[in-house]
Amino acid sequence: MSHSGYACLMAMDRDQVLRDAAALLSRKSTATMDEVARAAGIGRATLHRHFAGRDALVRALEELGIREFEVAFDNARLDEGTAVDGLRRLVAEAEPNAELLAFLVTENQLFEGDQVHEGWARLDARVSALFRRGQEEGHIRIDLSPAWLTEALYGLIGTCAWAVMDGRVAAKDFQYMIIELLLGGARRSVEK
Amino acid sequence: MSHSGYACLMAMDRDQVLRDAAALLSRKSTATMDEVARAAGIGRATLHRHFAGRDALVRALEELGIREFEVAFDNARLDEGTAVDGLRRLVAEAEPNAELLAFLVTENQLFEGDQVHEGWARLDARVSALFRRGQEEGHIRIDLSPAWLTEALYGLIGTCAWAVMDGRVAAKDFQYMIIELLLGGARRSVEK
DNA sequence: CCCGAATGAGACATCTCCGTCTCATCGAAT
DNA sequence: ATTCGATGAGACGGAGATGTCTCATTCGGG
Repeated sequence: MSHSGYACLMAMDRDQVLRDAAALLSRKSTATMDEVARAAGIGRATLHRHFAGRDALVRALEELGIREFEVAFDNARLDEGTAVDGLRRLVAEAEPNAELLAFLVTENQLFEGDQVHEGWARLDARVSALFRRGQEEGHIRIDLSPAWLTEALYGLIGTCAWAVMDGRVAAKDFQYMIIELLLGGARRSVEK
Repeated sequence: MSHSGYACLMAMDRDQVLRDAAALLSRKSTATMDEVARAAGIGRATLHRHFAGRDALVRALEELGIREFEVAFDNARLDEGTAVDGLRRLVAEAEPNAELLAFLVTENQLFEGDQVHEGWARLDARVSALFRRGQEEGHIRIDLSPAWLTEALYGLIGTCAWAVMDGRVAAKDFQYMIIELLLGGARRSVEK
């Protein structure tokens, strides 16, 4: 039977369509379904066969994003080593889905009547816990709240993803630019 | 004659409408013209009397944003003192228009056929020059490109504006959170 | 007190986009 | 070569947003 092989191929295509859609929608949120389809290299009809409508597409983007980032978090093994090491691994794992994250962060439709999406809240909690652990270990400043550091991490990942898309930052520097700025800051060490 | 006084009042109303529109559109870019009008506390007809259409509204947002930030840059006196001091003043001056900046950064319609808006490019150049000067003075790390630092500054301002809107960060901490993270980073100094 | 400008609310036609449909074509498995 | 499923292109009606209009009301100046 060719069922399983087919389903897998479809799933990969589906995810790739979603990634292309995220890359476009994160920069032009008013893009037409036709534009989304073109950006993904498929026809509008095929796009509609995969996702019932625009709402369903956004829902699917949310679900894929949350799923991918939960996997990324697991792969980053945030509990091993120091929080700083975990953060480095997290950024590395997040890189392939950075455009997806950029879309999710800017698209506030994750909120359904002032209520945050459950999976998103779970991710927030994990990142916050990571920063809090870093503070308790003495490696992270305590005058910057975990909530802010979490938002800043998301923001910097999205910003850097856009900068790479626009050619302002080299793709190979993605992790370095984010981690070095987030951890070390722009100021040059005085004692140097 | 009541002409001049009237024009001034209108201009203030107009700018306030634009600010409200930016705050809404930066979080819900698909918002209806009616929603924009409600968010600004005016009727849809009045909104249309000020701005011919949605495109005109976005154009006006661009122009206001660029104008406000050029004023902010002037007020920040970027040439006086060290680049770091100039950066501090810049963030302080930018705070009142942070939501506007958040809209402009995420809304990529500043690009008209792969060509960046002229005024925006000018602002970019000023920020980049500021960071470059900081590097030459020895106060800013040279392994982080001015282009990336510029984007990161915009990104952090927008992110922090959203965090304040969502109640994740206290409004009074706005400048501190941005400046401290951007300059010093999250890592706690080792020699402490 | 009166007058004029600006506003808000609503009606209306128009237009764009959406969702669904059909049909011809393509590719892969048999 | 044949068949079956998926795809792309295009047509179609419908829904929602847009842009324009009118009209009653309000507000401020004369």
